[in-house]
Amino acid sequence: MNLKELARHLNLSPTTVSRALNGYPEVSEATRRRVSEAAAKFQYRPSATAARLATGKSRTIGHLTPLGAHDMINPHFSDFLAGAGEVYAARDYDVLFTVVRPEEEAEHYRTLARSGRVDGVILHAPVAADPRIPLLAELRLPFICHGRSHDMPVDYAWLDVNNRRSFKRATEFLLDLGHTRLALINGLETMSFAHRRRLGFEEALGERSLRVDPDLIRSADMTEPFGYHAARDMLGRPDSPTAFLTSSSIIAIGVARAAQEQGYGVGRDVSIVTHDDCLSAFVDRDDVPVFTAVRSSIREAGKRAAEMLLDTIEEPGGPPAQELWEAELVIGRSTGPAPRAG
Amino acid sequence: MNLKELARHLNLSPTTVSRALNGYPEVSEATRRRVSEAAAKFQYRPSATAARLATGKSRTIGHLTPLGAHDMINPHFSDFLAGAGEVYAARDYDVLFTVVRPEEEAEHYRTLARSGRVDGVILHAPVAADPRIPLLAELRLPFICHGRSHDMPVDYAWLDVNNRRSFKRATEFLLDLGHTRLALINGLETMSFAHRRRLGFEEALGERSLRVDPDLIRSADMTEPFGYHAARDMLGRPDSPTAFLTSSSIIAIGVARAAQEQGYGVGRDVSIVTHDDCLSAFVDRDDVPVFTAVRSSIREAGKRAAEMLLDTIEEPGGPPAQELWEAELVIGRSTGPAPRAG
DNA sequence: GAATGCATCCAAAACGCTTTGGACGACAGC
DNA sequence: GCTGTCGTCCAAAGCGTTTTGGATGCATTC
Repeated sequence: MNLKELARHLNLSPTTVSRALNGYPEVSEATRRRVSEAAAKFQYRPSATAARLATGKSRTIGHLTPLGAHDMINPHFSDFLAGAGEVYAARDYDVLFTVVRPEEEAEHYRTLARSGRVDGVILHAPVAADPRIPLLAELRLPFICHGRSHDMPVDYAWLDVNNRRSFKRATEFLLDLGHTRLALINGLETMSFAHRRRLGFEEALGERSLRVDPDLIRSADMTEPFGYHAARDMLGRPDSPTAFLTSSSIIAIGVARAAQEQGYGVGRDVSIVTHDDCLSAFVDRDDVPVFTAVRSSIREAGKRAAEMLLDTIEEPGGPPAQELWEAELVIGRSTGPAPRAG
Repeated sequence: MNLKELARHLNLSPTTVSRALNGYPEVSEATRRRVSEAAAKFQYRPSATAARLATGKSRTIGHLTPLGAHDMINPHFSDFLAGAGEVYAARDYDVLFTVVRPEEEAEHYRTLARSGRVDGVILHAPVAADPRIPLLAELRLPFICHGRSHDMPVDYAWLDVNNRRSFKRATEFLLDLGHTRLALINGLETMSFAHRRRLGFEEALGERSLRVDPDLIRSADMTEPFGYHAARDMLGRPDSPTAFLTSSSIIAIGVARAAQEQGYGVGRDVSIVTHDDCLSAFVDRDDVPVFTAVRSSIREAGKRAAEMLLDTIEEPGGPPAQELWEAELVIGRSTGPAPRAG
C-alpha cells in the first residue's frame, strides 16, 4: 500500500494525504482523522527511501568504526551504541553502521557527506588534534564527539567525562590512604581520554611533591592480559607499587589477578582504583562493590550524545553543544590504607 | 555532481552513463573507459537513495537488537558486528542497526519487511522454537540465524558452533583428569546455545554414569559477578565441586576470583574450562593461556554469517545455508588433575 | 455586488537513479 | 538489394514521496 493507492481509496489527492499525515495545517481536522484512520487500517508506512529522496534528509546517523584486520574491538562500543540506539529509535532515526579501514576513514567521511546518506555522525575515540574534527566541519556534516580532542584549537560539539579531574580525585584518594608508590595502567595515550587521565594522575602527585616514576606508568589497548602483565612486572620488582590506578574494569581484573597470584591481598596489600564505564558484563552494584572506582555510565553517555546530536540537526545554528560530566567516586573493597613499610 | 550532469559533460545520455558504470554489456569499451575516468575525476558517487528507490533493492542488512531499559548489553555483540561489518564494507552493503523494545520486535520486523529498507537481516540469540524464524520466513525476508533455535521443526539458514559437542568434550576432559564433582555456570538456558551446552555436559556425565547435581548448575546473564557469586556459593558448601565449566570468559574470571578469594589455587585445587569467544578484550593468546577453553571466534562467525547472507541474497533459490563449526579445545593453566580427596 | 481573505484541496514537478522499449547504422546472409 | 542481426546509444517512464504554485468555493468586508 503506497501513498497513491491510499489516496485513491480516500478519494483524495496524494498531496492532501501526505500533508494530513505529516501534520501540515492546510487540511481540515475531519479529513485528517479520516486519513490517519485509513492509514492505520491499511498499515500504510511511507517509504523511507522515497521520502529521503524527496526531502534530501536521511533521518540517519552514521557511526563509522575504523578497524584494522587485527585491531582490538572496543567492548565499550556496544554499550554506547545501545544507549544511542534507544534515542534513535524513540525519535525515529536510523543508524548506519560502517566498518572502515583506518587509512580510508577520511575518504569515507567525504563520500558519506557527499552522498547525503546521513544527517550527522558520531565521532568516537578522539586523539590529539584529531584531524577528523576540522574535516567534518569543512564537510558541514553535523557531528558530536564522544570525548574531547586535546590540543584542538577550534570549537566543536562534544560530550565528555572529566577524566582529568576524576583521575586526580582517584589519585588523591589513594594518597590520602598513605600510598606513595602509585602505578597507572592506562589506555593508549594517543587517545585523549587516556592523555587526560595521566594529566590528572601527575597533577595529584605533583601537588604533593611526589615524583612521577615512568616505570610505574603503562599504556596500551585495554585488555585483561595487559593489566595482568603490567601488574606482574611491577609487583615483581623491589620497591613495587602499593596502589594501582587502571583505566578500565577489564584492566583492573587483570591487575587483581596478578596481585592475587603473587600473594598480595587486593584491598589489603595492594589497592586498586579503576575507571568504571558501567559496562553490562561487569555491573558492580553490590552493596560494597569489588572495585573502588570513578564511575560514569557509557550507555548514558550514548543516550545523551545522540540527543544532543539530533537536537542540533533539527535545530541548527546554535553554538556547539558541549557537556562535561563528573564521574562519581564509589568506594569498594579494592582499596585500603597503605601497608606499613617493612 | 549527479548522473545527469555527468552525462551532459560527456555528451552522453544518463542511460548510457548508468550502464557504463554498472557494467552492463551494451556499451562500447571505449565509452565505458571514458565514463569511468570522468566519474573518477569528478568524484561522482551515485545517490544510494535514488538507486534504492529505482531498484527496490536496498543493499542494506538489518541488525535488530531487542533491549529493555535495564537489560544487559551483550559484549559479544560488538565483536560479531565488527566481523560482519568488514564483509559488508568489502561488498558495499550498509548495515541498519536498530534498538527495539523486546515487545515490539515482531512488529518491527513486519514494518522492516514492508518498507523494503533492508535486503536481509541477521538474527541473534535464538531461543527455543524461536517465533522470529517462522515470522521472517512468512515475511520472505532473507535472514541468517547466528546459532540454532532448538525445538524448531522448519528448515532455515544458520551458522552455529557445535556447543553440545564442545561442552561434552570439555566435560570429558575434566572427567579424564579425575574430577567427579563438576559445576556448570551457564548462560540463560532459554538461549539455545546455553541449552545445548547443558545437554553436552549432561551427556558426558551420563555416559560415565555420574549423577547430574542440580545444585551445581546455574544459569543467568553472563556477567563477572554472576560467575563470582555462583562459584562462591558452591565452594562454600561441604562436598564442593573441584571443577567448573563456564559459558564465557567473563564468567570464568568471576569464578577464578571466588576461588582465589577462598584460598583455592586455580588449576590446582579447582579446575576451570570455559567457552572462549575470542573477544578482543580477553585475548588469551599466551604460550600457555590462562584458561583452558573451547574456543571459537565470534568475530569470524560474524564475517562468515554476513558472507552467507549476502550470498543467498544475491543468488537466491538454493537450500538454506547452514554451517556448524567445531570449537577448538585449548589447554591452559586453569585445569589440572582432581585433588586427592582428603 | 465586487473585492478580499481564508480554508481546503489538487495537479504537476521535482528528487536522482534504473530500466524498458526502441532508434540508428553497420554488417552479414541470401 | 532486401532482410536480419548485432552493437551502440537514447528518450521516456517509472520508483514513492514532498513541495510548489495554484484552483475552488465560501464567508467577510466595503
